[in-house]
Amino acid sequence: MAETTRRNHPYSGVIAKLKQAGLRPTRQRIALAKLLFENEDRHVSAEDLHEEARAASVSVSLATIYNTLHQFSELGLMREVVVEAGRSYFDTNTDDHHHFFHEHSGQLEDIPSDQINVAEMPSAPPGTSVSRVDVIVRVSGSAD
Amino acid sequence: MAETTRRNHPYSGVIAKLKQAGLRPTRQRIALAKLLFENEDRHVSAEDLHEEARAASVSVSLATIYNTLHQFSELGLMREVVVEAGRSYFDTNTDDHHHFFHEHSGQLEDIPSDQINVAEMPSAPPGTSVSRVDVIVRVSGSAD
DNA sequence: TTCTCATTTTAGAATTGTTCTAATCCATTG
DNA sequence: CAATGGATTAGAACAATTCTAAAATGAGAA
Repeated sequence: MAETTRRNHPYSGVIAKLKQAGLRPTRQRIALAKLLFENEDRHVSAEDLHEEARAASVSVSLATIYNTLHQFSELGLMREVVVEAGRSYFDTNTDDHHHFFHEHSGQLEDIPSDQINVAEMPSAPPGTSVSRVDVIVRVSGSAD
Repeated sequence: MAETTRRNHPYSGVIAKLKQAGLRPTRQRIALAKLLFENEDRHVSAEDLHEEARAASVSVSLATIYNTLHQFSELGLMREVVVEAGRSYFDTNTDDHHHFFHEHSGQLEDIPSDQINVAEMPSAPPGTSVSRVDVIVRVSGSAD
């Protein structure tokens, strides 16, 4: 009653995905990749993912969650978003897009790239090159 | 030899500024406001300011630094900028502007508002209103 | 001035999110 | 299947920030 559900995903793309990224497809990475990539795009904190894993009876240490999230981000499988001091979110959507940040709930929401447009980009300071542009539109509930 | 230097600033604008903001002009707040507002615009972390205060022989606890920085930000005297998980910067420049973030050094640099332009802002999600838009241009040193 | 009281400040403990460490585990290769 | 180097782990360590309860102080009243 615990092993039978495993058989469904014959060999989901995640293993291939991990291999392509140059990561050894370990039990933990496979499980996390499934949680992250076989559902809708979303924004998770390390704690969120840890909890999701527990809920799915996948035993993974928090250290591994952090390692994995960082590896996935460095390899371009996902993207780290910083909105609040003291908490990182990881976004499974790697398309070019920006975010709404709901100040009261702490939630992040994607802004599709065609709904926002940064014009007149300044040139990067001498000796540097732009690695990314983040736009965060902070919104507060009208009832605040 | 410790009290004589006090006499210089006859009654700098900071006291008025504090009163206008509805804050009692205490010794600590006056000292911090002077450090923050009587110099060029800049970006400080709580630790930075704590250190600056010590260097100026102003004794202020770290808790007060945090209280003050948050109060000043809430009252619009300065602005909190979050770029890295785990560290907050406070910007004494409250004009409408955005930032370069130097990934290698952790330094923030202002982008004057006329050098960048966010066009086609999306409308805020129902029931919310935009409280601020932050644009962070992350740059890395070319020698990385 | 002195008294009073709400506001501030404070030291240090506590919390939070994240990283480190050293031991153990396991995926891959031969 | 054994060897080996990368991966995972529990728990300690860490850094930034917040909390707590007590002591200090500013502002107004008397």
